[in-house]
Formats: sequence, C-alpha cells, structure tokens
Amino acid sequence: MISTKGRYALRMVIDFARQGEEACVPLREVAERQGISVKYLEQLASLLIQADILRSVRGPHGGYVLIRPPEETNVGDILRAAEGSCAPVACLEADFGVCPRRSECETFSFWEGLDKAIEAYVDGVTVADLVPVH
Amino acid sequence: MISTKGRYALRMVIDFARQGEEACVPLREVAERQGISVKYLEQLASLLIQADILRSVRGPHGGYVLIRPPEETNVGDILRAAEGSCAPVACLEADFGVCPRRSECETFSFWEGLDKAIEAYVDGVTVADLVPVH
DNA sequence: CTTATATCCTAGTTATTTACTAGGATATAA
DNA sequence: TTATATCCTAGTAAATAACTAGGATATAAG
Repeated sequence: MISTKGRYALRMVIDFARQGEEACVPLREVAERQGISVKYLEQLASLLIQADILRSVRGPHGGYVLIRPPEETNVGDILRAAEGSCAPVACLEADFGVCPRRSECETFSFWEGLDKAIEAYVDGVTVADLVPVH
Repeated sequence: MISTKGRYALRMVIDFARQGEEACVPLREVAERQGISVKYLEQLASLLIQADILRSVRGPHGGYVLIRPPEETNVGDILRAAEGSCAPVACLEADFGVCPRRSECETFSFWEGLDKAIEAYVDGVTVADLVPVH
C-alpha cells in the first residue's frame, strides 16, 4: 500500500506543476493549498531532490523548482523516490538480496509479474497527465 | 505492500492444490512443508473459509479441502480474503466511504487506474497456473 | 466412553513502521 | 541586519504486522 509519503509527494509535484513551468514555489504555499505541514513536506522534498525531480532555491523568494517539464516526469519516479520502492513484496526490492526460499518458491514469478504490471502503469503516467488544463 | 497474510495464504492454497484434488490436508503438514506455524495458518485458513475458498473437516483425519478446482480459484480472491483488500491506497477500499477531498483531488483517477491494473493482474492468474505440473 | 487429533475462537504481545512534530543550522535577498 | 527560505537530525505517539498462547469444540478410532 502506498503511504502518505508517496501520496503527498505526488500531490506536491502536481501542485508545483500547476504554478507554471520553472516556477519557484515555497513549501509554505503548497502546505497551505494541500493541507499538509511544511515540516513534513520538507522531508518529502528532500527525497525528490535526491531523485533529481526537484531542485531548491534557498533564502527569501526561494522554494523548489521542477527540474524537468511535467510531460517528462513520470509518476513512477516520484513514488519510488518517496516510498523507496513500488514493489508489492519485500523480496523484489533492490536491497533485499537473494531469498533463501527462491529456488523452491512457487510464488516468485507471480509477484514478479505483479511488480511489472505496477511499474508499467506508474511509469506510463506523467505529471502532465494529472495537471488539469488551465 | 502485500503482508505475510496474503503471501502465506497463497502458499498454503498452492500447497493444498499440490496434494491433489479434493484432498483433505491438515495444517500440521502444510506448516511443516512451508515452515510456517500451525497457529498462524489457522487464522489465515479461517479467512479463506469465510471467502468460500476452503472448507474444513474437524477431528482426526480432518483438515482443509479446496472448494473449487485450482483452475477456478484465482489469486485475487485469495489475496483479498487474506489482506482485506488489494487496493493501493486507503480511499479505494470498500469501507472507506467518500473522501472529503474527492472533488478537488487530482490523484484519485490515477489511483483508480492503478487499482484496476492490479486487480486485472491478480484476477487473471489462477492457482492452477502456480502449481508445478507433476 | 475415553483418547488423540484436528479445527475453532479470542486475546495478548513484541517489533516495526507510519506519520508526523521539534528544534535548530545554514543560506540569501532586501 | 533581518526575514524568509531550505536543510538536517532526532524524537514520539499511534497504528499495524506478525506472530504466540490458551483453551473450547468436534469427531474418528479403539
């Protein structure tokens, strides 16, 4: 299940995109519009910076800017940045290593298929698809 | 993310299916083969009975029996029975009610689409697909 | 009718994760 | 110098996960 991290991160990015291309938007404004605390958004923004989705401008009139236009940022990248992973089971996460039951596991290929279906969907939607036309 | 409930429930049903059609299998055996405690499996079996996937036989030589043949039981039904839901976000669960942000929410349709992709996948795989041919 | 074996049912318990809040350090435009 | 931002690390309350525990109930076999 997707937690508030992923859900709020997506809403934040959509909010940025709505303010216009290359707009520098402070979290105070996003927090007010979205009803989420600045402090929590800060943590999510930091994850999105690490994932090269946002960049920041410090000081007065500072804020965050989308690195790429909304059409070039897909939702999968945002969710993976915020959640760590979109994998439906732990054994499919990057840092899990090799499962000791792997060779005898009859469900592994099923989970792999589910993971692919999820990735295909989330990577097939861009932020632009979710920003209402002005 | 799918918890041990869903993952173990699926492994248990596959284990039942491997013992043959209409076989009555006690949890003691499944527990031994799968490395999961009888007590935990009991709870999961109870959920699968409520969902009309298993039926039980009490007493010595008792156990659990698959109600339908493996080809007619899909994995989605097992996961929904064990997990309560396969929905990726809380607002898509049956008992959530109407979200107060629903009318202004720009992400709802995205989550709905993800939910449909997940349901289509899990409902498209049957237990028979996961039981290795003997 | 006793016994062994199974399911059934409800609680409790420990560890982890979630969803934040708190407090300050750092940068910078005016 | 000051106000306004981001940045960074900890802490914390509540919920969830992943079980274990203890017994009640049913039933086949002797």
